[in-house]
Amino acid sequence: MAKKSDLLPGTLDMLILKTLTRAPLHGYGIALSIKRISDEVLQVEEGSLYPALQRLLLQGWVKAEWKQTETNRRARYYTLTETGRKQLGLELSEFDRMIAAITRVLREA
Amino acid sequence: MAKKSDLLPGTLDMLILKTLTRAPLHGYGIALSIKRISDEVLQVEEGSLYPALQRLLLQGWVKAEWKQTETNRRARYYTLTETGRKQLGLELSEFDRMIAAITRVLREA
DNA sequence: ATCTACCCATAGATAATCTATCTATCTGGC
DNA sequence: GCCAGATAGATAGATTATCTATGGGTAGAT
Repeated sequence: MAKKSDLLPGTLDMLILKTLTRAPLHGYGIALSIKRISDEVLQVEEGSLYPALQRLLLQGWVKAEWKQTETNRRARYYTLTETGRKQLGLELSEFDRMIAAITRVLREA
Repeated sequence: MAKKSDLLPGTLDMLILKTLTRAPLHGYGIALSIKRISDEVLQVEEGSLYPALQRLLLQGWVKAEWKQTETNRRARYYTLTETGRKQLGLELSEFDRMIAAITRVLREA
């Protein structure tokens, strides 16, 4: 059974970093944002999201801060760091390179 | 360490199936073809290639036949089956869908 | 003879994602 | 008052895919 994943593997960290360029967000908000902007195509499961955020924290690409949300809940807000921004740039250009290469193979009749 | 893979995970099977739409090829030839057409960007390691070919055989998406190469070696030639062709169609449209969705997220300033 | 390119394949490590599960609070409908 | 559903966080375990490393072997050129 062709098991379709909700994401293209290897792209989640990039998507999260990109999402955080607009504004700091908590995890749940990041998932909602990606889902909404992708027209519901990209579904970030919690079991993918939170481990990914831990990775990004460990790498120092984001930092986290506990705050109150507008709806008065406690939540952990993630902010892109300067090295995170650099990393995003690297990942974006590598992604472009890959997609261009894959497209060449797929177009070659 | 941002460990860059030689492939975008989740795309190898599709690349192999696509490569076989042109003509039956042996494993080594598939790897060379993908590498060449992608301008050396996509490097299919043997440890990725042969397990992938086993998967495709198991699924019935390709079939294999031992033959002699033009250079007089024995090699296993893989041919795309009819269900393999259908599968490729599915994977291509799913890939397009994913890329379009990711692009929306990455473009959203 | 030995080196390089050609060819197949598996084992084990690594990484990323998913499913499933758990905790907890807030809001709205009944 | 109570319950469902949305909001919010996190981890364990299974699954899958890739890479690294290794093994086997042949053909042709030097």
